[in-house]
Amino acid sequence: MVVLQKNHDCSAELREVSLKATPIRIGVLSLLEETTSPIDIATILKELKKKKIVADPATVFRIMNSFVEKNLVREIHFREDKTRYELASKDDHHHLLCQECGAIEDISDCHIEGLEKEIITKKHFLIKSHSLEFFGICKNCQK
Amino acid sequence: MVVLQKNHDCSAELREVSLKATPIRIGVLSLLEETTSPIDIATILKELKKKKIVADPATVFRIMNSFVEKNLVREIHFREDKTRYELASKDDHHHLLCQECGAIEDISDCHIEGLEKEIITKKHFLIKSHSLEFFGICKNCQK
DNA sequence: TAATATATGCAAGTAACTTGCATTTATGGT
DNA sequence: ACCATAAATGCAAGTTACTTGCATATATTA
Repeated sequence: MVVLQKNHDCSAELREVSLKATPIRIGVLSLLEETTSPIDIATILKELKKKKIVADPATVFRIMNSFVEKNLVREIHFREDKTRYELASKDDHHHLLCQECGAIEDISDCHIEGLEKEIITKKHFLIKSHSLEFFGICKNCQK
Repeated sequence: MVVLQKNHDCSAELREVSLKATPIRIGVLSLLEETTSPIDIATILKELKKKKIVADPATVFRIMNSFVEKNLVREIHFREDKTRYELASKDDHHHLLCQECGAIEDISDCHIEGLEKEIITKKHFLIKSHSLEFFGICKNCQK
């Protein structure tokens, strides 16, 4: 009898980019799939522990670096001293960061294609990626 | 005879925000006025030394924090582990960061007002500030 | 010019991240 | 199913950016 494995997709996804499908990597990748807002390494370690996956911080740092290199995830830098990560497969979208409660909301369809074209033609700069983040006060915290 | 002091403006600017006009602060502020692209603390320290101003890193960190608090400068976070600073008096503008040579070019007139309005009405998020950075290859490095 | 609030330097501390090396493990070939 | 091997992991030590506490020094104000 064949048992459908949880995270089967993750393993396949990992092998596709020639990374070994280890428990920690599968755990990180499926965690990112479950998570809506970009998370940092400390949070990743905590969430893994909840799933009974214990990992060394250094290992997760290395994993995240390899994921970035393989374009599985992208780095997000808010005005913090730590890096956050989210799945690169998510559409081009950006974030609203509440400076009061720390909530992170997504926004999509940022219409900066016009600006990008302008940059390409005027500055002859080849754009590989961009980051657009908004800082302010969320709906809840305005009350 | 009255000798016109260099950096007289900087001193005034500092007192306006009730910060004492010390040599290091004046040095940092006038350095930022001379500099076109956002700079980090290590660079600030080097440049100050050229001007015969020796300062402790901790002091400059504290100075930068107070400048940010007083809205004299703003923080810029590229995909680095360090913070850069630029004068807040500079117009709303953004940066093109070359991933090859590290050159930083400014762009102005980013037309994201439309997007901002959309965020305010749809998400009821009160925008205080935003950051928009482009990463890619500059004109020179494309050759 | 003296009083005082504030700035600075120094040293120690913290947090995020990296690196070297010995051990373990996933995987491809048999 | 097993073995060989390249790659992944854990641990410890190191690095870098940044912070903090405290004693000393200095800019401002009266």
